[in-house]
Amino acid sequence: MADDLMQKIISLCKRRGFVFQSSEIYGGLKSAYDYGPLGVEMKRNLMNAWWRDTVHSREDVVGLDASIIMHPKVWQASGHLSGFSDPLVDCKVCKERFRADKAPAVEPGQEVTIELADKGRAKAALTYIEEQFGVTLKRSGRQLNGAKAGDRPYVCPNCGSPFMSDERNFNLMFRSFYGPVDPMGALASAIESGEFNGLSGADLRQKLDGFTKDSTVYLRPETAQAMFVQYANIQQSMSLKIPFGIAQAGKSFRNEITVEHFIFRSCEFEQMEMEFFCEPGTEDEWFEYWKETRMGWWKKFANNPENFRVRTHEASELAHYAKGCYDVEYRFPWGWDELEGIANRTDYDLKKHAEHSGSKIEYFDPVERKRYTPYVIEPAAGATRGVLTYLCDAYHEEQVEGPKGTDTRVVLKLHPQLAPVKVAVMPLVKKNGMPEKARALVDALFRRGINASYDAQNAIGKRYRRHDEIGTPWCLTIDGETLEDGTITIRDRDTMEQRRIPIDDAVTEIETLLRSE
RNA sequence: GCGGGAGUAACUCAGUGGUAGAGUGUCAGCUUCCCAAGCUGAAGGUCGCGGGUUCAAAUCCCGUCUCCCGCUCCA
Repeated sequence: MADDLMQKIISLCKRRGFVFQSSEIYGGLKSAYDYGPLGVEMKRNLMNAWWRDTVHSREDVVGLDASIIMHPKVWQASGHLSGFSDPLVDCKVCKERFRADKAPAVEPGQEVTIELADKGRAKAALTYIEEQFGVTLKRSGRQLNGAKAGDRPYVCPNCGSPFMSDERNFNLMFRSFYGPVDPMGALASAIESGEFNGLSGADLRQKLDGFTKDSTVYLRPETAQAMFVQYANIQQSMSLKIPFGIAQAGKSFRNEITVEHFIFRSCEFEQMEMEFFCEPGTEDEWFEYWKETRMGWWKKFANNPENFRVRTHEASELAHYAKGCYDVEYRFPWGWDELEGIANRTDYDLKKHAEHSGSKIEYFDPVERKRYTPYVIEPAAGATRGVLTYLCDAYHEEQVEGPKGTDTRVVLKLHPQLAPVKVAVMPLVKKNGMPEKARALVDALFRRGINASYDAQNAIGKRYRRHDEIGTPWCLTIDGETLEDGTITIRDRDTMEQRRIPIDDAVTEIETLLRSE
């Protein structure tokens, strides 16, 4: 059933215009998705709600919309260039891929034992090693003895084998070249003129880097850094007093080793981040405050708040910049997984940028007459993950009795603030001036900024079901009585109940409902 | 990256070497006064992509891309 749920959501997303695979007619691009007409509405609704609640409804947070491409030194200072670039190695015996710096250490030449999962694999490995490396080992059960460690000071963490591929650097940041001159031109000339003759290994690598390093730029792997880099400009231009926050929402890019779960982990994704600057010594209370605030925010739109929880990070899982971290997790169909991280980043980032840029990044408290580097609490949420979360939370099936027997009704119980279409207006039948009245009502709703939809296709029952499936909270129907007494019906998505209201009150009624939810 | 599964109409899927199908959906018209309605008609398919075998390939073989599940990895 749980596996089923993702299939159903993915299918509904495509069928109804929420999410399509990117470049589908060309075979699709891995991990890239497009938000269709309903998906873009839902994602914007979510991000607008975040902006409204994080920036517009408080005095102590301001916004920023920074460039996605920043000075490359930003990523050097933040630690992303080194920290996001790990030497990975593949074991040729058991196919394990691992980080060289985390593998078990051995002395060169030391005798090692290789242990496979079972006897069959051990036999196959024995033959493979003999054929590929010309080394004959002794097998005993699922163990192979007699292998010696090579030049590298580690073995495979899975099977203990010293037979592995070269170390390969995996840079998790997207790299590009700034400027219209393609560095490949100069590189090609250099190769033709023999500049690379005789070079190999690290020397070759360094020489190659020399041709691209002046124009190399990166797509940001997180939106956070711009808020540290622009901290001083923002604090001064807005005369902000600590504590205060800077918020930003937008795209980030990471070459994830593994992408998975539809839009959950993709290389291009959207974040909603806020950096809250506070006085050292007060960070713990703000850490708790933002944990509570953010958790409450997620639950506000949820049908099943019990599927949201906070998990405290163990010291061993903390990122290099963090002193503490809470994850807001949601129970996805595949299990609990991260939706937002609330981190205590200390003064790490500001100090690093001060150090690398040479500019002073501090705060002067005019009352206390003291100067310090602020501490930072960072609630960093996944906007695209939020979309998936609320799709999962809202998806609901129920059995209903109809004229042709039992039928399954699919309802997206989206919070009205998140629903792509707020209200559908429909003539019960296409005659007696009903379509005209319905269209006039849609116009009246449009004029108040409410995303309404006119629908006269098929029978009334199908229209209701269609709007249930895309999460439209209310349907307004013009019928015979409307022509006599000026009332229409308003139908509730979740209960399917209907009541009559005057058509002249319809717009105000919807506005009231949208505000009260 | 490894292992497993899958890719045929917008969706769900049938089709094991011989003329590409069903249900749902979509569109048009008629009908219909409230919950998958009825009737009539219509549109829609490079069978993921590329190559091979064959008189003949959705079907067999090879490669490749994409998605899903598990592991691994990752903030």
